[in-house]
Amino acid sequence: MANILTRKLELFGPLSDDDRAFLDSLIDDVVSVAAGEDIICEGENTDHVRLIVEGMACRYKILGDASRQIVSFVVPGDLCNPHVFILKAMDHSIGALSACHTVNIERQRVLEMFERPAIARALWWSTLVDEATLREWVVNLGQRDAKERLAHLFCEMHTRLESIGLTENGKFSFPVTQADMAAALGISGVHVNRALQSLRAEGLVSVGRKEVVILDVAALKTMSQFDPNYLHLTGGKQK
Amino acid sequence: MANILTRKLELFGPLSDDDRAFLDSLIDDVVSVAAGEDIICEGENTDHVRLIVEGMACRYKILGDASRQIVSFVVPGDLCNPHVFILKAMDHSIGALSACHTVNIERQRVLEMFERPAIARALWWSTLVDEATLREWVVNLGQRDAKERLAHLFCEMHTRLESIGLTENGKFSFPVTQADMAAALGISGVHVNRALQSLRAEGLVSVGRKEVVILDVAALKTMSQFDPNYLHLTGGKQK
DNA sequence: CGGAACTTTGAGTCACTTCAATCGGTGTGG
DNA sequence: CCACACCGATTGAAGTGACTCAAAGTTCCG
Repeated sequence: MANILTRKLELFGPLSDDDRAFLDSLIDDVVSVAAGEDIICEGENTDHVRLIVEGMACRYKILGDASRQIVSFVVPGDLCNPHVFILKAMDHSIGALSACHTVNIERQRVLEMFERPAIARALWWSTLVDEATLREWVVNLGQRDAKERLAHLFCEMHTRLESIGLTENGKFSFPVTQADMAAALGISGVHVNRALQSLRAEGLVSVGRKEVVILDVAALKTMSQFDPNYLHLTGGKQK
Repeated sequence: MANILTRKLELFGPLSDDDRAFLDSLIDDVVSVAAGEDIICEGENTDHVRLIVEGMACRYKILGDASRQIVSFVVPGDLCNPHVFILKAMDHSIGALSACHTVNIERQRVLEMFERPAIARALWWSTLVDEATLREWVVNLGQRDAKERLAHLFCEMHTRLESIGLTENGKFSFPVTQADMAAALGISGVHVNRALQSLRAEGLVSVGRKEVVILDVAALKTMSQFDPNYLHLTGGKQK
């Protein structure tokens, strides 16, 4: 099986053996990050790009006082800061939700990635999908109530993880506390708890400590008006 | 004065005279769009990139029933669909809020843009700023109350428009109805009205039919915790 | 001048919030 | 191996920001 970065980039389109070998060569020294640690902090400016190989992280911003908004979840195959050579500083932080394995890709190697047209296009695609996902999050926060937001989030995570082979019969790892979900969905922790109970009572999901099982995918998609188009997965190699 | 596209791209970094002349050459046949018309529809797949030269538009998504979420505002100098050669179809629509002047840039010319390193980098920057702006919108919808959301939106629009020379003493054109603001901020139209009155009563803004005047920039930024870092404007030529 | 679109106002309701306490699981040190 | 400590999940109750419905007032435009 190809490495996780290759798997992700091939969602956009097939890569040559040479490109695949090149991507394999990028993943050599793995750095572990403990759950709860920050992988990159707002304001930071590093000289390398960080790839998540295993585990889950989140991008978040802290407001003056204490409130925190998670703006996206980062899963294996995602680059934390592909823009590092364009922008001067991170405008948000990235924190590990579970123990994560990461890889640092040095500046020179990143430039080599962009010199390979198929890889460069896949990276463009990846950035555009991230942007489209943020648009969908704005819709989620702006138009849906608490239960629908949760349902939509579960649908999104399931679809994303499924595309890279990290689900099994509707089940996927989701090491996210209710407080984290609250920070992602813009609602209070207490309310997340109640919305979750309601989804469980309807037999739609089973949410355990660090994993989620979607019991009725179709119903969950319907109730949250989930339309996977924004993930733009149809262009490349599908499962 | 340079054309609007050049002015925007030079926010990232200076361009050569040759690049500037090239960008000038792109703006030849202007297409007008009336207020209320769609410039691009969800699902569409065009063969050219559309640039806004004058007027204001918005990106939005419609949910099943009738609810609508505006996910960003498009101002002069912005490209509607820079990703047209990567993604198969638009995942959102773009509607004109006022009468707009637009320019179509043919596929070949777009490819030429990307062959010019300084322009290509500026386009990359522009995409990344759009993404960062979406993150900030998620924060806005997730963490701030109605009044703060409005204040933050005004600060953002002022800063963006100021960077391309479209403000004057805190005043800028904003042809957006209260119903539109509601669709952008995820609150009801009635509530926008009341929040607006509150901001006016505090002497922070003066909101007219099609324009906004910020009376106390500092106070508005403070109350909405507006931090312009996410717009990444400090890298290039500032006013 | 008339109508359409937008803004403003009032009143009643509800989704979600905050505060606060309890329960449960998990890891750690004695 | 047990007991404590901690973190996260759950529950209850009271408060409120924002919603809906509905009507009236205003501005714009043909």
